[in-house]
Amino acid sequence: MEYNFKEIEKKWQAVWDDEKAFAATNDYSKPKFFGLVEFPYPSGQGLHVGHPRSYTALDIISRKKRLQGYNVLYPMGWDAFGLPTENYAIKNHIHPEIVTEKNVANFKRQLKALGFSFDWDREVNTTDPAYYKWTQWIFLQLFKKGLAYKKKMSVNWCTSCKCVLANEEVVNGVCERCGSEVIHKDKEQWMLKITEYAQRLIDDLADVNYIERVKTSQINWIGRSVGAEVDFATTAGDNLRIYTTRPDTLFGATYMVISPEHPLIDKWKDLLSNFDEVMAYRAEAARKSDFERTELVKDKTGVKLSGVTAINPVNNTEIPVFVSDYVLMTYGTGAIMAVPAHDTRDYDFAKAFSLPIIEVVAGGDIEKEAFTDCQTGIMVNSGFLNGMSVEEAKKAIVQWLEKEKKGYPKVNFKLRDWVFSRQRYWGEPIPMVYCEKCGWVPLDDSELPLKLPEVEHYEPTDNGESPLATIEDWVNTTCPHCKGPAKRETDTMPQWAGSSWYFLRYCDPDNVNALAAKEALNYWMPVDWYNGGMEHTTLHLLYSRFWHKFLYDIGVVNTAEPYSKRTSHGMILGENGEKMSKSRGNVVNPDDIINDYGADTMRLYEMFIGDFEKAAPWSTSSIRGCKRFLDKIWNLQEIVVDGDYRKELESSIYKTIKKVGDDIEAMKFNTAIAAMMTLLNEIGETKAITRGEYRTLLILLNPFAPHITEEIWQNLGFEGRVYQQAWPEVDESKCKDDVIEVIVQLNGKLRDKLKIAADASKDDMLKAAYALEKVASGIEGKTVVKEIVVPGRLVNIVVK
RNA sequence: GCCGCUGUGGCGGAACAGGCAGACGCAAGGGACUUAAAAUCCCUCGGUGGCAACACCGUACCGGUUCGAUUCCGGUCAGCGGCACCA
Repeated sequence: MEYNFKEIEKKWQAVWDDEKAFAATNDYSKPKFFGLVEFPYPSGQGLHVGHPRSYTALDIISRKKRLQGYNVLYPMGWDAFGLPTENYAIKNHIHPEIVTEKNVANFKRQLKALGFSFDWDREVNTTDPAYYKWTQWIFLQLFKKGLAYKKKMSVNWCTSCKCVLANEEVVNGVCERCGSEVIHKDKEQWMLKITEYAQRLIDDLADVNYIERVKTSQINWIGRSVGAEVDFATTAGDNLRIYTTRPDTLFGATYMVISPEHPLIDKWKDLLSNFDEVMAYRAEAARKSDFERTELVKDKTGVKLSGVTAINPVNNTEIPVFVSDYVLMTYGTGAIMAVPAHDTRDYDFAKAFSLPIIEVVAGGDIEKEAFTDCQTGIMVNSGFLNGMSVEEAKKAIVQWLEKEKKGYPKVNFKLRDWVFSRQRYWGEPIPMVYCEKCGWVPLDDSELPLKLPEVEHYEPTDNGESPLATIEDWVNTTCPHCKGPAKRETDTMPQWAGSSWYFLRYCDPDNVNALAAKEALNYWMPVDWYNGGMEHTTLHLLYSRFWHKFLYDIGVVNTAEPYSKRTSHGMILGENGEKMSKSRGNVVNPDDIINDYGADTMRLYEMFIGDFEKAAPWSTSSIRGCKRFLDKIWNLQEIVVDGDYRKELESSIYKTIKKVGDDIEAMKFNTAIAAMMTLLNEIGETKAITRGEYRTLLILLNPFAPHITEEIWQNLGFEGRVYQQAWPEVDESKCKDDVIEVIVQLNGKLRDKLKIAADASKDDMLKAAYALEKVASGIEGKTVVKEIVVPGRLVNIVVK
């Protein structure tokens, strides 16, 4: 009998579809398991070998949970709005909807060919109006709660995509997607107040089981800092408010710096004798792209304001005010007090402009460089703070500031509000209408979904308007409020919108009255285990946590966090150890692997390739090892005999059951497979396998290689299907061997081993050790100083 | 600059509440079967020395704790990833 994987895999995929083998049931009395993988963007290139790494891992976990009696929801869908599809549509004059349909069909074919146990009855698609109706609905709720607002602001503008980007989408000053230059542009944009949730997004990480690096990345990204805002009086009469994390160093503030965009500059126009120079500097700063601005980090530039000076509140010293682009308008108050003695940037600036440098924390050498490592130390040159520790000084100065009404404690975040508008066609229309009389008015819920209009051209316009802006009979509408003439919002939502809540839709995908029924959400949420890429840590993962918290606040969902566990897989690299890419020519196509080796081998190899959390290079020759393993499993059919576990194999089998089960939970798939290989080798040595042993082996292997195990199961005439069986129980008492091997050391070095009863006493072990010839010769003529005996493990004799 | 992670055979990788370093697999070499090849099966496979039993060295580098360190601690070097003028 030949292992014909092509035939077998096709056969069982059809059987599973037919039997709806992996459909989650709505029996809410059973224990549930919600396993989730990031739904893919259905690109024209099809599946990448990286996708199945994550999908196989959670498929294994989901299949095991089913065998353990859980009601499992393991769904799949399509995050199908987005630029590549739109660009392809523009280039080839095909409607993006048709492109999407084609790509989805291809992806689905590939996923089915890998035998994943997705519940295809719950498939979702973000571009389906029945789905994006609820994306729009959530937006309207955000608007109604004041968390969506329109604001004219400087935004990141990709010169090639002709589209606004969120801060998160700008990488090293260029567009994350196309690599083109990103410049600043003033535009009216819809914004979402994610900043309102900043503190909770940090705090609630304590309640979820995410891998540590995801937590730290999110915490760093949100960037909480504790300090104070302080008002400096100015000769212009206005207070200049600054933010600092080091109010204790106030006596060391020898000048101030405000951002080029700071509004006080315009207010002070008539007071500034060098206003023109300041404006020229502002224009220069605006012209610079983010890339240039960060490239020029070393050289500090700036202009001193002539005509206005500030007064340091602690000592009434008059200090100059500068404009410099090293101070950002978007953080704090857009103004700082400069303490050059204890800040590298201020130090550089002070040196460049020959400004005084006053040490206020003792310990450094400010002649040479800024002393920044000053969280501890003693205050000097600081009036009433002198002699205090930094910690005491922080408290004392804030108390003083509050008493004098010149400042107060303040917490700041690096996190910015989320720029939510895109000037593109292929996204969810924002369901808002602008009325001259009523302002921005939300559509009524009954008008959802607001569908994308059919258009001839999807090209973005050069003036930065969305393609939708040119469709007059769509744009012109009536105001839902006053029924007067009004215009629709023509921007669409970013790709992150649809993916911010998709897991909720899986709970009840066909609901027309709500994004999902309350009972379904209460039962299935939170997601028990979510696996995905590290690249989504500060984008999708943070955005979806924010939306979920909002939905929690308005009573839609009953958990404050969407995911109780988050893990992450390493990338699969090309055979040469570099990232797979078309330009490097090292891309592996899953279709080829399935064709040459079969889906079971492909799945097994992707799990065996290495530590799941780490990147690993692809190796075509190593796949053969996994294929050989399955061949051997198959060939066991020729030596099968009646019977249950044989005595000599019993403990190995129980140990393997335990190891495979534990390793799956710990995502140590590589060692789980190794354990099964070891057991197979052991069985192989006996030239026979009993039906009882085979049965267990097939169940253990089934989550990894579902097709071949079902086929053998059927061939052997076992009842039902493997997927309907129960995961084998571990009999702990039978995992133990009666006789164990103990290592014997002299001075910590291995000298010999001995076989002894597992429950031998320390004395027995020691006696047995001394009886060894190598021990006897090793201690001859020496004194025994110490004897260390670890029961069940080792004997170590220390001699001098 | 800051934060995080990683350094183990020819390769992917095991092992670490401190206790046999190199499980499992790949590649390589030798042998069996075969007219031959593929497939399969058996053996060898970190280094040095030795005919051998065996000995010594070996988990990036230097040091420490310990009877014993790949594992813990301190320092150095290298690589990867993220953030980056955030006051």
